Amino acid sequence: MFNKRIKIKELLQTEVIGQEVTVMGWVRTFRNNQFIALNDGSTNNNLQIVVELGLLDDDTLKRISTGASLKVIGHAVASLGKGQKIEVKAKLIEILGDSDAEKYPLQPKKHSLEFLREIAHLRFRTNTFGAVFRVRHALAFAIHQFFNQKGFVYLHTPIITASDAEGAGEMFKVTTLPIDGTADKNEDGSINYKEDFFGKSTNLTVSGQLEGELGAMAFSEIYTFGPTFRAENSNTARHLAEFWMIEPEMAFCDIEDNMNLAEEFIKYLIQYAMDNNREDLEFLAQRLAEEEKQLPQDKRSEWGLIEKLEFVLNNAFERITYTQAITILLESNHYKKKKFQYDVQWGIDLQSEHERYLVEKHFKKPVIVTGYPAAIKAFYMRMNDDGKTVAAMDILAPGIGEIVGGSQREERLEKLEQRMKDMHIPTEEMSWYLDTRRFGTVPHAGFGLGFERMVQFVSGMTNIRDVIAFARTPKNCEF
RNA sequence: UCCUCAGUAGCUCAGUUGGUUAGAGCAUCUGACUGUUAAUCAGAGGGUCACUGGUUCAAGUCCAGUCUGAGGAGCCA
Repeated sequence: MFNKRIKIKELLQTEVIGQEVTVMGWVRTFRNNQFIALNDGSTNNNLQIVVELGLLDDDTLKRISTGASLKVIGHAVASLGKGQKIEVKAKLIEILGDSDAEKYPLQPKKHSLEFLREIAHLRFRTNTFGAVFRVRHALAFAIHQFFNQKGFVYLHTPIITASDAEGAGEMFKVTTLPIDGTADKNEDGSINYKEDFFGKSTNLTVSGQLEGELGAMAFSEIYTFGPTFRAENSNTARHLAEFWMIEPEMAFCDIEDNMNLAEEFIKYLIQYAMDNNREDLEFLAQRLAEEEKQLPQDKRSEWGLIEKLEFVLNNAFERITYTQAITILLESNHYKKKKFQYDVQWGIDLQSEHERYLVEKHFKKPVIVTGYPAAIKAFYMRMNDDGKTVAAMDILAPGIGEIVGGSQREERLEKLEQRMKDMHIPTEEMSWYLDTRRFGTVPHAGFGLGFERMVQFVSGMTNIRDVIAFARTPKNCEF
């Protein structure tokens, strides 16, 4: 009867002293042939199991090694030791699964994140990854709760798409055709996709936005939350080939409403984690502080993780236009001393160094930048009255960079068609998209939030590969 | 994809100007110890020096290429 067990989190929280309990979990350490630190993943805190002399024979004692799984029946008692309030005095210990200590890669010692990445199938059993993935779960749950409370419809947009017009990046091809060069070809030498599974060229989605807009034109407000794929050869601590994205899309909504929602959303997620994952966040804060001790003074952050999150919760995001951002950069001492690697002038796409200066040096808080030049933004963004800028907005977060990208969409058919023509996007194939503007078009807006970047921001993990269970990055697809 | 740095025991690292049998801490194993907190103490085992080729009497050490990882850049979320 496995369902009679009590989870360690519950046992440590509730007053069950004196009661007989059944617990199950994995051995973290076994000290003095007497004290087992048992963890079942419900909390970072271990339960201390006390094994009295003579309870087990020598053979069984030897099998209680790091990583082994146990079933323990015993009485919950107040602990005589200092590290914990409650412990379990074992009456029966059953070894559910042995773990050869010589071969088990997780040792009771500190491991580097790089090493743990290589054994990602076991790293959930560490304190750090236990905390990270409980926080990730909480954020995912909070996302649905936030939108559900607001009456948004959760729309599942397709993973496989034939649309190649998003322009959001390189795509992974989806095909059942042979890849050894024997696939049927057209007269011009190109591959004949009429013979392919879908009868046309298909890819993994790079964004659910265009389909999301279709939903918003009926439900008023929808959101998507699903995997997204980019075949970019990006080798950085903040890019993945497979990542999860949240994309709300709202009808009857302008850029101002869009910004308000995004800010409220981010704060809601942070607050949810603060309320529900306090212990995990405190552990992660401590871990981060220890890691930063190794860094030179100027690379350390001014605040701890908890203080950073509290500050974001308690302060309005700074809102500036692109034009104002350029002015701030041009007037900065940093610019005058020629410390920027890339030159600053109106019309450029802001470089990482520029974004970091604005967020980390100038404002020292999340910044929303709006009104980017039309030339550097996507075709669907709404043209402003000046004819030069579009109603785009990016939210830049300290330490992460761009965490949200969004815009008010161009709802005026003629302007949208003109823009597509200018940017050489075929309007015939996108007819389904343009139908939303033909039949009852309304002002609407939306944004995309990279889920892993949000988890990074809340957990303080510096490498995005450490906030997704099994990272897919260039030259890496294990597990 | 570009720039920089790195790859030595299970893990984290040291290894001098190229020169005898490649070291340490932790982990593991053996023993001791019954109120320990990543326990402690004593002892033991453990190496394709990333791979391929080259220079040399001699390569962990020098050179070239390849692979992998990290940091930064670009692209973006």
